[in-house]
Amino acid sequence: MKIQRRSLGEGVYRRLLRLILDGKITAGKWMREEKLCKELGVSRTPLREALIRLVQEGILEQQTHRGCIVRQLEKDEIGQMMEYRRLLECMVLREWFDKIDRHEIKILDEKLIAATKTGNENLRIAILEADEELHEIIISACDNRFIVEQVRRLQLLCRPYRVLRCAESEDLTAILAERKKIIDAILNDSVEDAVAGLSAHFETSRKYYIDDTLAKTESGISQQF
Amino acid sequence: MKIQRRSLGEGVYRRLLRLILDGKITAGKWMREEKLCKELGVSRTPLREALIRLVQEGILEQQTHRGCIVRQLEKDEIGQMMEYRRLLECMVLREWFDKIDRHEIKILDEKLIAATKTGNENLRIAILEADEELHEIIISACDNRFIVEQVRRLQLLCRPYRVLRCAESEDLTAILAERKKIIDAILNDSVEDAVAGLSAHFETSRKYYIDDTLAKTESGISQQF
DNA sequence: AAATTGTATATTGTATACAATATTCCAAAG
DNA sequence: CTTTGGAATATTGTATACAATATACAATTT
Repeated sequence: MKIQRRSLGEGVYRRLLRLILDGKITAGKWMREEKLCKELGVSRTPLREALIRLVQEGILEQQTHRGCIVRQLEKDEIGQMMEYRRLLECMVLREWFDKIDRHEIKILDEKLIAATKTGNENLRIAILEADEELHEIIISACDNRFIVEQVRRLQLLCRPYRVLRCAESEDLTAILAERKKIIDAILNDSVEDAVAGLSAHFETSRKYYIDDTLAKTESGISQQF
Repeated sequence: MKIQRRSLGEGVYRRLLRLILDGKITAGKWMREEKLCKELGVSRTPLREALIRLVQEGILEQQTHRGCIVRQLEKDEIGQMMEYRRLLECMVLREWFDKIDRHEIKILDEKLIAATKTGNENLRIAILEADEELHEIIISACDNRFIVEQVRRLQLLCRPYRVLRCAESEDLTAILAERKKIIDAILNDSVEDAVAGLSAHFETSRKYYIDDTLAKTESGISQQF
């Protein structure tokens, strides 16, 4: 006998969340209940449970008697989210600066240095990985559960709108320098330089998010990737 | 014919939220579905919709096949929330300092000055009101929807654990001085003083929240008020 | 008496039928 | 040809019946 630890609704919630965040279900699409029920093999009750959760998280928008739609974030909303992320992560960096794991940062630094010698293709991948790791190391220093959860949530919500700049631009030196500045500042125990570097990093990212989203929207290209 | 703009579930959600935040349903209580259905006059479907929303917000805790329980925030969780509030509101104060409505602050200031001449009973009420207004004026200066929502949410979640210090302490001068420091700093355009004042204000509040909650829990007194 | 097991009961989880509402589309009027 | 009205249809909202699971309690064993 299999013990059922999770309810169906919970599983459906996770599956739908993954589908939306991965861009498999794009913004603006209607979440037709019957259709999703058939696709996921459950009845409407657990499906609706999942929808309600997603509505409550602001990922879906509910209109009475019309259904749920995947929320399309407006240009200024993405900007506000990125701004919130910038302020929050800089705040964490400043407040919990002493608790940041220098050893992890050092490893990250060495990984990047090694990657610069392996050609552009590998460097691209290394930068993408390092980017996520850097944010993770910083946020891990914070021992406030609520702040950590909020930052992670914002990272998730931004994900469908993210642009992998490394995959487009040929000149990786500027991108690399941006990360290097933050890493060096932390290793040199310079709070202000680190915060300034992280802040600048977000600022350039934010422009990319917005400009790209705007371009895609205007040209009608799907946000799926 | 009445147009139904809100679903039953939404209404039930609001009613339950109010009941919990007002302390009418205290932490640790089981949300028995049948019982609540009878009390609220709805069937289980919209009731469960409301419960799911509250679970997703972290206000209730769900255990499979056992039901939902009003979440009891631990001492350190309340501390973390208060710390988060402090950091967030100070951040807003600093970042959007120029946009703070000086006129509103001036009105608030005058209201407090007037209240000091009307005896302790009125002053108590005035301070309580001024406290909420001050937080509201500061947060209103922030034009980032996500940040505003988060601050409001934290304020709500803290509410059941709040202690109305004014109602207990006889000496109002210290409490008054704490607010006055923030107000004066804003009116004098001194960012750092204002942030320091607000930060200190949160620090004293936080101690009260925690100590009182601890005391109540230890002596077994209900958190209802 | 303490521990264990089985059964009755309470409670939640899921499916489904029905009700209320929105949307579509066609016909008729202007 | 455009617009308006209203049935027909599609879709969501709600109630309820049934299934799965947890809890409580009594009977049995050691």
